Amino acid sequence: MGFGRVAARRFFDRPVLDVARDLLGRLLVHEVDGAVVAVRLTEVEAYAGGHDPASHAFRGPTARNAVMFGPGGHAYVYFTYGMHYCVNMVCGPPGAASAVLLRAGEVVAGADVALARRGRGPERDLARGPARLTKALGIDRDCNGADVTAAASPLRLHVGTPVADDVVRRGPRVGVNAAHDLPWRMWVDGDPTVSVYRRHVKRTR
DNA sequence: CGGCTGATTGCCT
DNA sequence: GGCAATCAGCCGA
Repeated sequence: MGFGRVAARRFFDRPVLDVARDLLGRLLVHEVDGAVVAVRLTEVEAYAGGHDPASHAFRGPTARNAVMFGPGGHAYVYFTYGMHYCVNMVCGPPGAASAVLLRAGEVVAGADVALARRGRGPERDLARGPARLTKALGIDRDCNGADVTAAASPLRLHVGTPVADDVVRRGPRVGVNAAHDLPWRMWVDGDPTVSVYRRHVKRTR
């Protein structure tokens, strides 16, 4: 309501790199307890399931990554670093276990709610980074497995406005150790809500 | 901006 | 037991 139609199932039933590129400019909407926040996606990363050493699905199905092995168009939410949630869109045919990490976006509705959840500004940073994005949208474990193609789902992907080819930039994935040479991060060139690149850092103790 | 560190918990080897 | 698809705070250039 107010955000146009939701994406079709077949949108996600394609190669993960195609889906990743086409997710830019789309709207992720989360509606809970009457509060609505919408984010226009400006940065994503592709993870190619069983063939990708950086993917959570690389070593086969587990309790955590089970959703990745299911049909496309569902949200895969995981908890990391003891405090953060990140959200992916599962894509490809069932079993492919490929997914697109939603890294950043522009809050286009519900900025007041997003700001209250995040507890700090500025507005351009509300969803600038994968954990900030889930925080702003109020996404947590309850959203794992949500069907984002269902108009009645609290978490949905709306068609929005796709971006032109000449503004799509690509580079290595952020904070990833394995396969750091693959340019599978994609973002909208020049958009201030795109996160800053960080190399993977090995931690001591 | 680049670089480093602490925080904090679930998951997998 | 090791470490993670991160973030915030701080420092230096």
